[in-house]
Amino acid sequence: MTVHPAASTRPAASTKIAFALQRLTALAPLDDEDRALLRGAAEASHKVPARREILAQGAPIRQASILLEGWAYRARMLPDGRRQILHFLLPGDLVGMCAHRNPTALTTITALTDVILCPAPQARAGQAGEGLAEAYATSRAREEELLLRQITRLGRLSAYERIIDWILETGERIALAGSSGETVFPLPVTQETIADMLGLTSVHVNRMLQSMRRDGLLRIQSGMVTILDRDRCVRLADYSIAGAAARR
Amino acid sequence: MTVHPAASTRPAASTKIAFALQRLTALAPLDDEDRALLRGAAEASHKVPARREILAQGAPIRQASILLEGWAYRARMLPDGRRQILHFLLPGDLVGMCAHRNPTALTTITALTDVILCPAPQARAGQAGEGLAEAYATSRAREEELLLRQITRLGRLSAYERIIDWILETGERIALAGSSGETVFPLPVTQETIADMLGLTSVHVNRMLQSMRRDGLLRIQSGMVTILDRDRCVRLADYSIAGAAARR
DNA sequence: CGCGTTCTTGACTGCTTTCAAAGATGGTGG
DNA sequence: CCACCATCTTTGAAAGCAGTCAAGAACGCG
Repeated sequence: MTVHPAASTRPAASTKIAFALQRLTALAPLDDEDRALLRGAAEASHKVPARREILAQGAPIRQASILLEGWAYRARMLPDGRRQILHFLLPGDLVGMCAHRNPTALTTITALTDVILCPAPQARAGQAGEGLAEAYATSRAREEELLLRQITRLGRLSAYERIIDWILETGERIALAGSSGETVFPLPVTQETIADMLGLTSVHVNRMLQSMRRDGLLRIQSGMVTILDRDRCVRLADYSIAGAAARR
Repeated sequence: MTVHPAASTRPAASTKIAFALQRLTALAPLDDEDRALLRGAAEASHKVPARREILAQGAPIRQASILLEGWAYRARMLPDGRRQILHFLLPGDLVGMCAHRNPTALTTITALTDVILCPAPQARAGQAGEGLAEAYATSRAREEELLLRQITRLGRLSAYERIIDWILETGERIALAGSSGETVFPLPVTQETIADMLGLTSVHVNRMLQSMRRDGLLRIQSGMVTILDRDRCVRLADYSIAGAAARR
């Protein structure tokens, strides 16, 4: 199962970076040098099959990577088996980008679908790849924003609100990479995965999704989300976790 | 109300950095130069009274600061009044440390007690203050770890577990700055603040705290925590959110 | 000593989980 | 092309954890 079958039918390695490139370009302007660096790195890309760990908690981080294709998730396990997904990684996201020495992975990252990774080109301000360096920095800030939003979601939203808020957020993130629109997009996750992301049980996720379909808000079937009434969704959930300050 | 009355009775500005210095030293070795930079910065320290905003969401970040004394919290508000505290800031923590351009505060930071801040000395690898630079980087990593742990706490722990886990975490953080032990330490927060941190209501926090006292686990009275049975607390909650991987 | 905030308590509601089992779905091999 | 299997989704009933509302007690501050 490939998430982006359209891409996998194209032969050249260079096409594989399209989504990641668009995503990174959205974070910071990239010049030809930046793009060349990326294309070079993409030559060394490798594949990780679904369900396999990309990075194990506690393992030393050798080389930061860029996710070119597919979905992954970052999660923490409790000893009794409970699992909490911290956030999802989409094409263009960075894996194991870490500023300080002795970098050790704080959490496990696992491939959700088949995934293609490439090494993240070295880039520092003032040197080659300046645009990339800025994109990396912005990417980290976005990731922090995701974490903050996730905390607010889990701490203060109801199950219904959590799901809607998360779906909207995910749609926006996917649209940013250009692989699909934000009204209809792929969501290669089971209801149990959604539950582990949103601090719920799969049974309850199932019931909420049914309500949403009944309420004409959105529909999830065979790995595809269709947002039916975006305005109402935003009103219900975007409940402004992020938007509140921006709007006033 | 001052959190650390012992320190406030001492006259010299230099003594005020004691806790922050110990905290930063725990993160990375600091040489004389690093210490001198800090002492210099501490001369320019300023005070923020309890309840006042230190940094407003959306505001540009001009100058990163170090929290020298007192407690603060980082929070996000929903338009309907719900509030989620993301994490607390203790002496030695950094405020507004941000790597990318056009830095804008993602969240509001508010003084919980009277607080003393000083500008964070500029420091980069390879220049003066190399130790500080590393301490900053480690500090950011610790902050990320706090956020990840908070997500797991909110998503997968029961109210009872959340409180214990958070108390243990906070005790460890305070002990790191050396201002008190991790069995008995100040906790200058109301039960409502705890509720906003842990995604609960103040009523329920109250009931859980009573259970814990009855169960002989810990006691909170007049702003002081006393952990009565650390082992059992760890077993119940540390439930290894962080510790799981470390222990095996 | 008086007042506002914080803490406690009780009764009741309801969201979410739990447990269990019956459908659906999709991929695989015969 | 169909039977079969594993996984995922759906459903129901019952229990429980946490929230809500409201009011009284305690605390701390001026």
